Amino acid sequence: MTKADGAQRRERKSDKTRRRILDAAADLLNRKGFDGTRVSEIATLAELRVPAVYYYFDSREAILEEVVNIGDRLAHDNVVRRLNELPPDASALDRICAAFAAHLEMVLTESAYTAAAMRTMGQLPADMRARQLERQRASGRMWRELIQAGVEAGEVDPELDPRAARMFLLGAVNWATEWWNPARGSLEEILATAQRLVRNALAGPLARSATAATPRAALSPVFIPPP
Amino acid sequence: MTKADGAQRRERKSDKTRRRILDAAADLLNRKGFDGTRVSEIATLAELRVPAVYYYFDSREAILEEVVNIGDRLAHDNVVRRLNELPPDASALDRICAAFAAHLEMVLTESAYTAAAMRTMGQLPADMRARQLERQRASGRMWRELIQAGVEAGEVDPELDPRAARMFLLGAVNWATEWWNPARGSLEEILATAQRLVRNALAGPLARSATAATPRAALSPVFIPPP
DNA sequence: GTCTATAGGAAGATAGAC
DNA sequence: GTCTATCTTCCTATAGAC
Repeated sequence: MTKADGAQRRERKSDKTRRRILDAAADLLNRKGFDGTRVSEIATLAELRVPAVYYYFDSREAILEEVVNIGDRLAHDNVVRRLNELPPDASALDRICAAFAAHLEMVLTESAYTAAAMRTMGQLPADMRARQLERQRASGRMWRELIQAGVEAGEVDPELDPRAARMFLLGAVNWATEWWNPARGSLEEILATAQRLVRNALAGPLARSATAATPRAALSPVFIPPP
Repeated sequence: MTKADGAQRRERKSDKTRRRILDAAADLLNRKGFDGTRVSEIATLAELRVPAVYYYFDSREAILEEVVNIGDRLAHDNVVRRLNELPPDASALDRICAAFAAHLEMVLTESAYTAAAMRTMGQLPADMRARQLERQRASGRMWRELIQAGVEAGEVDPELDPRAARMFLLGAVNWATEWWNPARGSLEEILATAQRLVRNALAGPLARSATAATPRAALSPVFIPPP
């Protein structure tokens, strides 16, 4: 076992506690919003008293900012990873659909952190919001370029405003936490619907051939978590 | 001037103050969320002291519930009104697009109340949320029937799950307050993009003829407020 | 109808024992 | 590392004068 392995695999008890606090905060951010998330509730959920929380974090805002930060990064990294998994001959539209599906998946099941980051965006205090926008620069560029590639390839309806279309579709997936219920349909189903909807929305009347609207098997929406 | 006119036109001073309080609360709900909206801030925005607010409302929650209630009703009524304005030969897809555009318009400009109602949905306390769901029943049915009519008319991609598609698209328009900036594009532009996107998304590969994806002039996205 | 003053409680944060 | 006890601030809501 390498030293790096030891440091990463076996989380110290201290790291575990810290993580429980962040998990609790992410959960509460989703249910109560930014201002509704209380340190006392975080402590209760993490099975601690309030002062123990302040041993790990300087302030309430520091906890919440770290949650948002992690959530944004998880979403970005997952989208990048899924894009890299695509076969080299994937079309521009294939890449766009895979990106939205990867983002949606993170929001819905893999990460309460990502859902929290998306849902509290508009509620952050000014300074936190500014830092978040700064961090999100790379993601913003990535999404812009994905859509732009589709336009240049002639696969995206040229009558659509690219920015508005991108934001509408991101909104559609970010909002999904409000209504998605795993009991009413599997993750695979919802991801398939999302991909179909995104493909239709962006291709528009260009999607004349039957194959253009049907993703290939290689673009499976199923998420395979890393070991 | 009819007596009804007199009652509606000339709002009593008392009604005006009450309205200022609700306006302030709607604005704050959008910016701060449910838990972040303070009575003291409502009072300041309404140019009052806190006790004056409690002269008009029994509690903080009573103010916020009325805002949400009004917001939901405004959205519903506006969608119904716009549907009634459509020419009788409008297609099922025309009706769906007009409905989403009417909802988006309310969310973006005509009503801070509607935006507040949509954005705070997930943050309401259990009892308020239950009452809101009860009130939203009629709206839910209306949206379901709109999409269903499209499916039955063969104008909606049959491979889409109707419920998921409806919720994704409502999410897309509800989320628009997070990013839409009037300085970057007019209301007419954003409504046109939304209609195009909704039409594409739902029609999918069925939208093979050029006309199918181009709304007619009769379906102007411009909102004309009542006198 | 609107105000000043204030009760009563809950929240964020810290001191200091263990 | 985690706790009990406590400080300070801010919030909702009310009492009562004008």
